[in-house]
Amino acid sequence: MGQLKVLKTKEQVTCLECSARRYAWFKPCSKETLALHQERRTSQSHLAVGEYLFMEGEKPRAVYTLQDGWVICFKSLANGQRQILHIGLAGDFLGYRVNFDEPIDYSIMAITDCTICAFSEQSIDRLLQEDIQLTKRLFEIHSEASKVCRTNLSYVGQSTAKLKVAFFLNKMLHRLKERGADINNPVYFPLTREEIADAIGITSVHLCRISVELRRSKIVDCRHNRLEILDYKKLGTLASAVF
Amino acid sequence: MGQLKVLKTKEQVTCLECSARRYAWFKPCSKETLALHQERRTSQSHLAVGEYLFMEGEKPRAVYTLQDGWVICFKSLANGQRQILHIGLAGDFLGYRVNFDEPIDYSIMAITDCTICAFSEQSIDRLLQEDIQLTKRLFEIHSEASKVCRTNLSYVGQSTAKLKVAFFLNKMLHRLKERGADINNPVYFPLTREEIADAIGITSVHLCRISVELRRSKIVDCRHNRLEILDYKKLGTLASAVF
DNA sequence: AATACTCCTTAACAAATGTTAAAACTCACG
DNA sequence: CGTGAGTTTTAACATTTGTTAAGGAGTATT
Repeated sequence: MGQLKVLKTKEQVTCLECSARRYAWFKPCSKETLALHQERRTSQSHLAVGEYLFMEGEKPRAVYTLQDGWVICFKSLANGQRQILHIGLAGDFLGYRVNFDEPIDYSIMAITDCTICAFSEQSIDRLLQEDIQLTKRLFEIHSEASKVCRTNLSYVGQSTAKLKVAFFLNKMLHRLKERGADINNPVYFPLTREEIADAIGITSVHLCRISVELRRSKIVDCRHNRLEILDYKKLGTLASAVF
Repeated sequence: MGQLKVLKTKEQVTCLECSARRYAWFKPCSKETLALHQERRTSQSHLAVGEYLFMEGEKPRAVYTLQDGWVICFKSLANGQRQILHIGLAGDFLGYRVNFDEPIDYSIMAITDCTICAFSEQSIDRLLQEDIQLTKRLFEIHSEASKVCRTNLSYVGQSTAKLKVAFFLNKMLHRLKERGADINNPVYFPLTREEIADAIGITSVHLCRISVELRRSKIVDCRHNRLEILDYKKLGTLASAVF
């Protein structure tokens, strides 16, 4: 777990034909912008499980689109704990910040094999100058991410372990559904107990207790890289006890 | 607690002469921008303790600068809890979002009497068109706020009550220091146990235990609207056990 | 099918945090 | 300077969550 970043170039796919386009951040972009975007693309590469896209404190001079795979964005604390801030799914825009001279405040690691497109600092700057709509779109993405972070802070700070799990899984399910997953059947779900626990601020052992409870009460079954809803309504009720 | 918003107009002060300018978000703005900013200002008003600037779910058609006083920004949960997201101090930029058509996802309430400047949606839009630097500045502010939110999520999710308190108070002290407070003496600190507890995700009774402990071990003394550091170094050590 | 590896589960116990209620304290106001 | 409202503290107890360690189940590899 946790090698240095290794980006190997892969066969190229156009942005227009990108498998992630229909749910990606650049979905609303015009064909013209898309063409520009593609022209500016620095590389399209591969990241294996456990490899880092970048680490907290680095100054990656690029931003990324996750074309395929799962990543975790997380902060490491001085006490050895980590807080997972975001589960990156296909189509997510990763690593953007206003000031590239400042070190980034979180790390990104692949938890499955990933295909990632990179855009250099310069190419993004030019892109933004050429398309004012894109600036707005970027601001929107940033704004949406802030909102999600506020929501996460709220439920992590103010609810019980059981509600945290329900809310987290429910949110993940909706994100997967948006990406075309069939929620009525078991879906691929490569998060371990450890990772879910670190995302919601409990220990993996305690998460395990709750997972078993949720399974036994026939609400969700989540283990071994798969997630299955057993009672969509009950899960929703639990999740909406938070918001 | 918690009346409807009441904005009463007050004697006007120019942005250039604003008491909050030296630590406000618009500090780095040029005189020209400042003049524009001031020209666009919709109103300068007063908010009494317990009054709301806006409530979650509303669509306030303005953004605000807190000239003087303290506010809390918070989300209310379905289970009756609230998560305080941010303690607003003089100079803070409040309520900004990209899309004014969407309801806002948190509330702002005054916890002391406040003086607040409002800028209408239209005036902000025009301002941004007229000064591209301001757009960048706004993006920076937004970006900084996201970063703070990530930090908050991390320590709320991953540390013990004692470390949370130390980290929170330490952070507040630094913010007050930036605003000219003399940290070597007791400073005005109008947060109640309830409010601090809701900011760091513990109960007020438990917070009380820890406050007493921190006072007895001569680290900080925080109660009755005042905050006094007893041992700056020890507080720093505790706080840096988090990051 | 045996092996090794990782991940998940269980259990017993410890520690941290929440709950409730009452008492003590502080401060503003009359 | 006494009163009362709001805030802080204390205490006893309940509950949730963390810790440690061991065993079980799943998965990939031989």
